[in-house]
Amino acid sequence: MANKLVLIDGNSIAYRAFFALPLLSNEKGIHTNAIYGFTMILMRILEEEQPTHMLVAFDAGKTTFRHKTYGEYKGGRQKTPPELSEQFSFLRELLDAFNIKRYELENYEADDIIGTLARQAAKEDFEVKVISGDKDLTQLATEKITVDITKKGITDVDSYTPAFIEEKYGLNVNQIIDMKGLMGDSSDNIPGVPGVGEKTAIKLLKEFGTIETLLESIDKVSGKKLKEKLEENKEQAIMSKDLATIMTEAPIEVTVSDLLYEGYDTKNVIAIFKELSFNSLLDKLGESGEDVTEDLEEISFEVLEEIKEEHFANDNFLMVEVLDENYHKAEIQGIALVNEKGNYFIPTEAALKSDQFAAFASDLTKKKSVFDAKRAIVALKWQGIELNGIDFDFIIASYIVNPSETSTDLAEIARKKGYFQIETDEAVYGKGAKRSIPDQEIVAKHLVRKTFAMQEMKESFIHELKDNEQLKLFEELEMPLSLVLTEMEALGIQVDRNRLEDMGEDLSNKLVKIEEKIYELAGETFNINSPKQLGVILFEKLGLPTVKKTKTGYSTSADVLEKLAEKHEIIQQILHYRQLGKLKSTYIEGLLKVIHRDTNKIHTRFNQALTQTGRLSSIDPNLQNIPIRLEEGRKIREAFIPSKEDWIIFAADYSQIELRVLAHIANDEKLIEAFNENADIHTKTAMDVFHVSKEEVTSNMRRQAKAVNFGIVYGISDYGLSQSLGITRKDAKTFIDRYLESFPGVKAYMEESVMDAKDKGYVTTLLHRRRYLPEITSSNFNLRSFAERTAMNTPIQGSAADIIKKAMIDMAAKLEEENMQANLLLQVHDELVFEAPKDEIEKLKKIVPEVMEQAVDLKVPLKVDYSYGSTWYDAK
DNA sequence: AATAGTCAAA
DNA sequence: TAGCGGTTGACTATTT
Repeated sequence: MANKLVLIDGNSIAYRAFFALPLLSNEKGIHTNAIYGFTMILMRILEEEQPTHMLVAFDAGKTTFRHKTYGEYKGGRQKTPPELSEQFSFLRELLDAFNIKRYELENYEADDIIGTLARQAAKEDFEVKVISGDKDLTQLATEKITVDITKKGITDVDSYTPAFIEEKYGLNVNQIIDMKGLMGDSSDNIPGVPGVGEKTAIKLLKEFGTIETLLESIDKVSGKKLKEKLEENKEQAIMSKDLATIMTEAPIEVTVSDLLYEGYDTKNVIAIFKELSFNSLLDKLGESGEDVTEDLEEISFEVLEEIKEEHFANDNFLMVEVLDENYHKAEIQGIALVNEKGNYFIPTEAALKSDQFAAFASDLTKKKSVFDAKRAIVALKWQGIELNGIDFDFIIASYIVNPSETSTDLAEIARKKGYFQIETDEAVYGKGAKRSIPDQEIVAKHLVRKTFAMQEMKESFIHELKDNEQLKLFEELEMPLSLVLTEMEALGIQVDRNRLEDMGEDLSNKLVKIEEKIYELAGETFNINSPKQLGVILFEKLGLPTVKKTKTGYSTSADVLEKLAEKHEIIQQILHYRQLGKLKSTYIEGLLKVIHRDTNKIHTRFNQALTQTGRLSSIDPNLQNIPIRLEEGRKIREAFIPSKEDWIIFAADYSQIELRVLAHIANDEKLIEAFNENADIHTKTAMDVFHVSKEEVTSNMRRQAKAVNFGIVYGISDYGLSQSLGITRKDAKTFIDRYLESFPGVKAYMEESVMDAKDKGYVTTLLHRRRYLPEITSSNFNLRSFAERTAMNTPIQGSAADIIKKAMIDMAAKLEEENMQANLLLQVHDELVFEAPKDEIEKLKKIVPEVMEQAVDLKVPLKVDYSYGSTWYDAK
């Protein structure tokens, strides 16, 4: 079969695709329309042309040899839109995935590369196809070379052959450059001869052949004006022709034979399609993308029954496999180690009894990269092995680069990075009831694969962190924090089991009484906890008016019931029943269930890679939502006690940290002033919004101002504010507008933040945390509005999260430095909870506020309040 | 096993 | 013109 070379003008096709398609974007907010269009064209060509050789040529740099001839060449061109520029790096990745060669050459344009290669290939008897959106390329057409120029859309092309050109213009191919020289080209800023367009150019060339012969016999040109113009612009015409002429002898370093195209690797293509969210193209590949792991390459490894120093290196990739979601006191399935010495699987028993392994694990100078550092450290800690020297956690790196990546499976993260030699844990171990531990050999293979994948991905993550200016955030904030959190989780918090049980007993008695009362009022017994049954009783049997409906029936939520409280005695009882029921099931029984048998401690886990704002979350149990607002619930905190006698619980919280952060990043004079004066911020807000003096602020004004401030912190809408204040949406909107008029700096910040998100696709916090907001350009009002509020809110909440994280690290260091016994136990978003011996109280009173307030330096002071007592309840 | 409704916290 | 209207985790009931 004859050789066939396809040459694509990369920049030109990308431009065409970009302008032909609406702005699409993937979940990271990277625009993808140009890449998408390019891919469609690419796939069509591969199918229709079946090329044996292929190349995509790109323009390199800003200037070319043509600029020497004519400084204004391509002058006045609109800057490439940033939405397009950002797509080029992905385009290159895409071509690599397709195994298609790409090439660019300093000083030359894509045209010249294509021209040179096209001529070479034609000489070697190739059939050549050129694809571009730029008609200049048509000058290359010969019997061997066909030039496809895209028409309006992206799928339609005109195929320029010598015959087609003859028919279209009545000129031969060689005259294309003469035509261009006469006409000029506004897009390349080639001047040509003023007043000469396509029609005149063709007419002249038909008569005279070339520009040169035309200029020699200008006398014969008919038309006085035209003659004058030609006379005046002789040199310009020659130069224009020169500029338009494609260089077919560019000093390229590739030869036609280098361009061999042997098809693409579906796996790689699927990977990049997934990264770009090209779901329809994935379908086209005939792959749902699910079963791409069928034929994994074997990775050789050694099973180490005996571990020796020769197996350890200075840089290691380590996987401590713990299948139990809750890694406290959980079983370890095995350990994999990958480093320059080799790939190893270490059976758990072998590792646990090995002094050598323990020495390696605890050695700070033996650096380890892991997936889920807290899991590895805590699991080993429960087995008596100290794990130190972890300086890279992929779960955190992935989260920092993009917090919307919340996958806890290494395979999923690897696949997003285009690495496929790995299976998901679910595929290997099964899920739910079907979860089982396969033979050690299978576990070993899987672990080594996962560990090997880490090694393959590390560079790429570091590169990405650097590009995002997030390396510091990763190395100096999140990685050290994970170690602080590990200590907190492993230490746990002491709980007074008897206190909880007594409270539970008390609640049970109360609940029985309320239950009886409810049944009496309802005239029958039913399950009060069933919204469905309760709905029937309230809205059908008792005929109360329905306020709100849910998907499945009547809403019985607290805000609905509160509106009905006047109408029937039963409502109060139900609300009270709910309140106590919540305490009993979630807090009494829930907490009792997770108390560690032997120590009476609770070990929560902090999820460090989940929230979109950078906050932590707490699970199993959630210790960040222990009741406080209502006294009955607050009592639960009496059960949280110090772990030693004569110790106390010490709690410190930031006062108004989010609003202080707002004052700082918005640089709002009035807000800054309020905080510098240490004013009551809600009262101050009320004064400014209602234009009254401090004395004139009523409690209602302050309440409303507080609600607005709350809204700012949590990014609620006018609807949200109207709900919390019980006013109309319109009034709420007016209220917000007045707030923004009162704080012009805040208003400007809000607007800039949204603009910024639209412009860059993401927002950032004080310490460079990112959140991508692709939906900010959505035409869907809801999605867009949410993204806009998020753009305003995330830098505030996220920066506050950054600050307390920094404070935690500083605090841990300070306690160590001061040789104190106090322990950090919990973080509750703006609050740190410690336990400490009584005789450290005075010192804590000094250093805790000091460290927390100095965590970062803002334009306003940070303020920390603290308290302590014999239980968490008493630390108020 | 998954989903819906509810409610606790910052 | 509405649209839908902060997050996270855990519980119970209910459906699949």
